[in-house]
Amino acid sequence: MGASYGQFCPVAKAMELLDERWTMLLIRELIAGSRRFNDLRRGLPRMSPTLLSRRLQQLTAAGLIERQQFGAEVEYTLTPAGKELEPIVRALGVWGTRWIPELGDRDLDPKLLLWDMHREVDHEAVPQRRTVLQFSFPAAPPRVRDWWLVITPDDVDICDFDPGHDIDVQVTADLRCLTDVWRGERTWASALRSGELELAGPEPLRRALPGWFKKSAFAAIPRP
Amino acid sequence: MGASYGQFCPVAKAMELLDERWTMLLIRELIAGSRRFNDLRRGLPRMSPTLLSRRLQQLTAAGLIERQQFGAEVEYTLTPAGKELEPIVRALGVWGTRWIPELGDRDLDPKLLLWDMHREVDHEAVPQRRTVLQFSFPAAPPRVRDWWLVITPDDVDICDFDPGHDIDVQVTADLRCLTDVWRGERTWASALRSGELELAGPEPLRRALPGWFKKSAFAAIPRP
DNA sequence: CAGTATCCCTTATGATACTG
DNA sequence: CAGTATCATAAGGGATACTG
Repeated sequence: MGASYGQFCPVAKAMELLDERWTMLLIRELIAGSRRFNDLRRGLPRMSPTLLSRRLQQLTAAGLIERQQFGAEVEYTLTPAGKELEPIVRALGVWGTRWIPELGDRDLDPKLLLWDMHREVDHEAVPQRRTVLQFSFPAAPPRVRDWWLVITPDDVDICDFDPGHDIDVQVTADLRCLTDVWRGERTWASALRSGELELAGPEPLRRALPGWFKKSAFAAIPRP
Repeated sequence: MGASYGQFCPVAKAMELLDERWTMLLIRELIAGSRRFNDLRRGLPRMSPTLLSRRLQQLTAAGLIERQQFGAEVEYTLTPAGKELEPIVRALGVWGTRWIPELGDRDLDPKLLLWDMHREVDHEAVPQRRTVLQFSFPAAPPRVRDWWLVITPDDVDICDFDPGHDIDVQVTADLRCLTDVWRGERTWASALRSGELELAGPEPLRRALPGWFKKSAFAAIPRP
């Protein structure tokens, strides 16, 4: 828990709990559906495990998070109090989309982008078999240049190594461009037209690919 | 501006700006209508002037606040971007009211309570002449024990010294009790019944006094 | 009134390595 | 997988005094 403000105002009492670094993003991850320690880490890659652990304990003590242990497995979920933060986190996302559209180079992260995208695969839209996508960011450092999504009817795996399957569509993109598409700042179509994003593979699959991901909720937000 | 999260997520971008200590409370004060440096200080008494100054500069640079100078007077107001935080601050207040109802002794502050109350005087309801209220918190330290509100048809002054006028109603209260009434945790009636709050003065004025303040928006919030 | 200038200092955080 | 342990650093913030 952060330092007290010494105020009876409910906004102050709320912020004592919520305005510490990483806290809202941790709640965002739980809202997005991550429940396991290491999944949370994947969504918060720059947060140290020590700090993640501490935040989880703080928020558990504060009654926003519940920790459940099933044998060796541990799951964190939001309590009713925590769930009531969802509209606030969403509103913060809308506000950020509207008023902080510019991203610095440091904000771009292939690992995080793929992690985000893999959560939003639309299993209704994807072919009812194994589909393998390769993503390449030619300008990125070698370590994070190539990624694979292996989509099966009820799962999605991310790999940073070639899983060895045949590739259905290869996506070659500028990282900023694909991130902007993902955030709804621009469309797949405009990215393709500009040449900053290229798809390789059978034409029907190339056409279908943008539909394999659920529409980002942020795409529909009117910009000021 | 706080440290970067290195994430393209709009929630992260928003929180880089908003999750620093005091920032949301400063925005709350601006929403509440304070525009002058020293008025902001009154609403944020534990914030050092240096830090307040820095936050104002940060938020001005970020485009949430506009600074206007009129001769020697300086006014801070919210820009459209800042105003769009109002529903979020409000939602945080609702959330805090619902899930963090308990106040520590450190959260109670007569100065802040009076400052808050003076902003919510309902000039429609108050007698159309000068009305003087005295507030006494017998258990409080001498320095903050006695307060006066001097209400005129279009102004309210707070004094921590006897302004010398005749007193219309004297309010003697336990600080926590009056704070709870103010936050909507309990009613004036129950506070009076319990004896933790007493009114002295002509009966019609004593009956009318609770109506002289606008209903706290938090009173209507359903508790979980 | 509307801020600056200092100075101290703790403590929050980052980085890394390690464990059951 | 789910965390702890350790350490060093930066810097964010508190307190107080002062200024145009």
